Amino acid sequence: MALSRARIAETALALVDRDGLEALSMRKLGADLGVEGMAIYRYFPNKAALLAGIVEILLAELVIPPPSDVPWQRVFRELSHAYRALLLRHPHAIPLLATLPLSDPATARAAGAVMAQLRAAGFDAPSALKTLATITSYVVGVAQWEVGTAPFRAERNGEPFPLPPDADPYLVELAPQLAEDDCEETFEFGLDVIVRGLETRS
Amino acid sequence: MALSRARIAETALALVDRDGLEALSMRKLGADLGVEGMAIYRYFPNKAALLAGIVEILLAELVIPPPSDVPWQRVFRELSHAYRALLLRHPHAIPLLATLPLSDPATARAAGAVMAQLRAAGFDAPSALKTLATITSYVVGVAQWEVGTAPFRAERNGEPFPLPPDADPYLVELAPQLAEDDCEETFEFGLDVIVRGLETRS
DNA sequence: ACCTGAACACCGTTCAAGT
DNA sequence: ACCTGAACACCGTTCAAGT
Repeated sequence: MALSRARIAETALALVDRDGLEALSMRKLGADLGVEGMAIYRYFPNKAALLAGIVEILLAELVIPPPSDVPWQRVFRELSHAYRALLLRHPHAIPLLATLPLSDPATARAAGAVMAQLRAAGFDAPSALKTLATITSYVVGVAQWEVGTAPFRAERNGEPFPLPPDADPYLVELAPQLAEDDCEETFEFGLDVIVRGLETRS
Repeated sequence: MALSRARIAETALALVDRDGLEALSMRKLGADLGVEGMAIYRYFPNKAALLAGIVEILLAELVIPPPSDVPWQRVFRELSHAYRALLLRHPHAIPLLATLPLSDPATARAAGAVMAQLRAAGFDAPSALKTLATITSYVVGVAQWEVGTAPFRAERNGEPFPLPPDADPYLVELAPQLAEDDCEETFEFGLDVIVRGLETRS
């Protein structure tokens, strides 16, 4: 298999999905490609460019339908769930998606498609952009917290959540709830809050 | 000045604030302390423990007043602004605050204090926890995006925002708005949405 | 044109040795 | 008790050399 930008970036994403973002080094990626790590510099000027290549692949996974006459609330919810699902499919790559500048072509493409949806739903341009920023921040924030704290929620098998000994009574009261895997419910709660808040916009 | 856990963690935070999170290495921190890097291992078992020490200092900066009879909307807004201000005072440390498990004592303390506020305002326990998760995710998500994309927004002096050539017309239309530093306004927009959404909770 | 090997300036971490 | 020096197994990146 010949080396190419696409194959390198795809192999890099597979490595990140498998071993985590910190495990991605030019040398290890070279090994996965059957080549010395330094060969990658023929295709990417540095590691930052390689990470941008990974982001491009990830955002391409996000299929955003063209505007239709479906109620905007439903479109808004579906797009939020689609983005959340993308993040949870690639938990180790979430930090790469937490700071996406609109100057990046792949980001601008996805943002433009969502803007088209919101504007078709009656949002004016400034509100649509701020709505996009709000929901994106929320979805990324939840996913990052959820994935980062997963080791503390995992595998308790009925044992209580390990709160510190001097924890607030309000938290102790919720220890059983904390032990369960109710991230999806928590996400839905916040999504409902945001949709209702947008419905009552002036 | 003798070495101590507190002095090491404070010096580490100062280094991160000055040079960024990636610049924090045991060797450079040692240099700032006037000592060889390896000496730090007498006080922290590894780098992860050192980062936890930094988090502890940061969360201690967050003063959360006891419950009062102020309307919960105002308390909610003030706590959100206080947390946002903390993040913007330490922009390079934001990734450390993006994944805070409640098993961490400093986190549990801050979370407990906020829970007390929300419960005094009439939220039941499960709702208070999910509300805390929602607002935290939003505040961290916005701050992280804002800081991470700051280089692309900075110092344009009237030049248009550098959108990619094939950008969506809906984005091109907003280029002037993108060039301005309206992050505060965007944050406020999302905060209003969330507060309104919480007001209409069932 | 494409890849390799050696080199440089870094990492986190361990551990025997110094004081 | 507290810090140092050397060592190990890693990093990203450059560049002359090979094919």
